[in-house]
Amino acid sequence: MKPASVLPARERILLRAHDLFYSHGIRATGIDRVIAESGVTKVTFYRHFPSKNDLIRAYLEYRHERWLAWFKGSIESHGANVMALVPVFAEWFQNKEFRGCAFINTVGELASSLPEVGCIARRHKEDMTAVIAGLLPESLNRDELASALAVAIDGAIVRAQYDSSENALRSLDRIISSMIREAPII
Amino acid sequence: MKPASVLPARERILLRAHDLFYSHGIRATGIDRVIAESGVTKVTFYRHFPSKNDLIRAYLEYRHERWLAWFKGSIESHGANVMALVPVFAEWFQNKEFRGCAFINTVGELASSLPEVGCIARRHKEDMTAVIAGLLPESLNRDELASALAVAIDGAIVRAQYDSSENALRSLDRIISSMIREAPII
DNA sequence: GTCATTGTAGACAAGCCTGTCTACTTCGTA
DNA sequence: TACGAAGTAGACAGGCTTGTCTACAATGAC
Repeated sequence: MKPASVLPARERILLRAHDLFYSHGIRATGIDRVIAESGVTKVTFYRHFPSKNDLIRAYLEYRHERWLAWFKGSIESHGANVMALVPVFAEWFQNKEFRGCAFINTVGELASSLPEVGCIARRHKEDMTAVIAGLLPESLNRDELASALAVAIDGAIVRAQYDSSENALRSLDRIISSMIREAPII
Repeated sequence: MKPASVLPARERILLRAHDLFYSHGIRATGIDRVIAESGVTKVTFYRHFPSKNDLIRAYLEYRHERWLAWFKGSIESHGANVMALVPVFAEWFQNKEFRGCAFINTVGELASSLPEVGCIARRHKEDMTAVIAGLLPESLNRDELASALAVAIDGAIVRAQYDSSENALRSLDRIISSMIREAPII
């Protein structure tokens, strides 16, 4: 019997795990469900991912690459300027699959039982911050400014999760405007 | 047999559930563990909280009151000025029990299976935002400024969860400084 | 042509999860 | 003094969890 789907087993598992983990949470998603919905058997699954923690790590790595690629692309398509950040995040927040930042959610859910997710989240945000720094003029405090913008963005992401995306974006816009208007003075 | 502890059963359960839910996460904490560690039996537990969801709701309500009382007190003790916010959150982040915002964490963990936590989180942040607004001079845009500060604070809270509290506080300080310096001009 | 890799189906173990149940005790108050 | 509220111990049900196991088939590289 051939597999009906086009993709090899590992990718089918990872894609399905991504959607389930991101939309329902990691602990809420049983391995059995990932296995059933990716059209694979237990042996095949456990040959690729010896434990659920291995799948979680692969999920976060995959998510990181996918999200960052989208982020860079969206920034380009909005003008590659620091003020592009607001429409970029508007695009994300309005996506019907939006459920916050996968890394922030995973830290909240698992940090106490799988401490390495803290490091993984930090690296993810470092890469996001580097992209933001690339939008700013070179100056003594460019990196610090990019870090502060990244913190504001984290705030807007979680705000959009439990409040309206409009409120989140309005606040983000105010913060970014304040900071870049003032930046050259310091 | 008398209960050895001083507190009535319901409060013992709630206190223990609070500590376990906040530090390990809600799904990671089984009812059996809450029952065992609060020194109560199953019947007693289920008489007070007919289901785990009832306990979760009570936990969030208790957390809200406790956190807000601490927040107001800490602001008073740091001068009741908008610049007091940085030392107030420094105090929290450096507490060894700190594990982020209980409401943000719960939204990330449960929003898809218990949607009402979104509303609960929003109300919590509304109350926090009202306290912040009380630190600002009355003006046309006071509420909007308070909302933006609340978003920045949310960002700093999650940042302190997976990065150093110093980085989180430095960014928060920069954002607050930018915004209040510019505020009177607008 | 041989052999490792990757795939198939599905039974099974052992433990943890929430929630129910019987049967008995202690206490405060009307 | 009678009664309801709140407490005790612990067995039990049924379902979901992760992970292992047997036994067999197709594929591709050397």
